[in-house]
Amino acid sequence: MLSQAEENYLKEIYALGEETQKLVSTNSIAKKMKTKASSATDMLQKLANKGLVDYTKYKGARLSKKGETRAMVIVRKHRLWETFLVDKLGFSWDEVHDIAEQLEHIQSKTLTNRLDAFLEYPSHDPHGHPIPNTNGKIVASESIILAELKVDEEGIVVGVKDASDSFLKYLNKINITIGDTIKIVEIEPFDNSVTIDNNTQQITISGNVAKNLYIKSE
Amino acid sequence: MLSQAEENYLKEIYALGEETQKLVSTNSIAKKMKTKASSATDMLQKLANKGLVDYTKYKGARLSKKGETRAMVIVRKHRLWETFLVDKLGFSWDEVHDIAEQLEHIQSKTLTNRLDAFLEYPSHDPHGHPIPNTNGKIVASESIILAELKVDEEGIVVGVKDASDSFLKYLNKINITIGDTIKIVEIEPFDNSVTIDNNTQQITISGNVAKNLYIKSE
DNA sequence: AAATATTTTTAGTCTAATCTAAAAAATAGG
DNA sequence: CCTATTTTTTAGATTAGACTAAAAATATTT
Ligand SMILES: [Mn+2]
Ligand SMILES: [Mn+2]
Ligand SMILES: [Mn+2]
Ligand SMILES: [Mn+2]
Repeated sequence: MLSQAEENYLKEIYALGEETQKLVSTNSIAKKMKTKASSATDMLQKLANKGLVDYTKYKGARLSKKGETRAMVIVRKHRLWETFLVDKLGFSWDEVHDIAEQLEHIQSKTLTNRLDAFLEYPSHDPHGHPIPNTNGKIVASESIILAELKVDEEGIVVGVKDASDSFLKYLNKINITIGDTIKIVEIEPFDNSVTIDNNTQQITISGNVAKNLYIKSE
Repeated sequence: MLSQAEENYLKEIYALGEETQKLVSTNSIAKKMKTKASSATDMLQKLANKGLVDYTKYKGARLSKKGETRAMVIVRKHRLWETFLVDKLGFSWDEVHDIAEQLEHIQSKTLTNRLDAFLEYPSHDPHGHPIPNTNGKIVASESIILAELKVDEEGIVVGVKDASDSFLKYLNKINITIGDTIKIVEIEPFDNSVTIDNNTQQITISGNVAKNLYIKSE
């Protein structure tokens, strides 16, 4: 059995690996975990000893097959619980992360699968992130980021890349949410800001925001 | 914030205190927690330092007002989650304890209260144990134990005192569950075993079993 | 390619929670 | 009421996970 600390590391190493596709650095892990680099090194050595990460001193780490399997279980639980909190208990998408951060460590396969059934096998969590199935498989989604759309193109918001509190609260403020249909009105080449129209309003968002919205083009 | 270990100790000290009404011994705590007496002593000292228990060396401990408040929150969460697992996810009453043992440590007042609302403010958990309200208050129930009934008296099973796996599984086997109406057919003075009739069957249970069933007499 | 800066690892310390072994206090039985 | 037994506490060790400071490796600049 893995400790909560080990599980949290595995999950973040997974997330960082997905983002960059290459070896994950000690520093990036430390930053994500809000610990010091020396602590991250300690943990990498431990996880390497347990065969959960492939790790070369000074070079970086990636999840082993075994580690990825474990990570996917945690991601699955995290996203199922987030879905539960929003769909059944009426939380909003910017309130659920910290609670799911705890709930993801509950150990009971049966519980996870019954929760899945209770939620009617959701494919995505409240942030539009795919929920791995019992076997840890994720159904590949064909979404792109909003920043890739051209003027006059249209698409539906299907998720956020950054699910941080501040970003979600910002989206709440400017009234953009999953399911919105968005049309590109103008792209400012100077700073890559994008003016969009979501039927009820026309607003301009920064290039950074445009890079953190997943869109399904029609 | 309390650690999971501290929370578990508080909860068990509460439970032992309820049973016996007097000071709780180091040994009894150690036994409940499945640790050694020396570990229990360490924890008692720590909890005493934090003002959560009143503890006198070699004499025993009881929860302070502050400690009881904390304990009640944990008991409330434990019982709400058990109710969730049975009512919403279809677990049976003998499967939920270990999972609730983990879920009771999730920190979020909002979550607890929304769960309570989602379950429609249950007054008792699947074992018939009262669920403390937001203020940690328990509504006193006027149930008695089956062993106190006399021949020909009748009552409804409203809960179990012992909620251990083995006892619950035994009750499943002999087909007794909460809500059953039971009539005392005979009491054997030699060993206090009791023959009961629950409408569908007539069976004899040991005195020990009779002491672990809560009954509401009509 | 040397010097400087950054990243990563190691060495050593700390705290929480556990354990074993031994000492101290309380209790029970003759 | 004294001795034997049981209970409880203390002392000292261990493990996980964090930290700081210093050393070692790697990367970046002149
Ligand atoms: Mn977590
Ligand atoms: Mn999410
Ligand atoms: Mn617990
Ligand atoms: Mn219960």
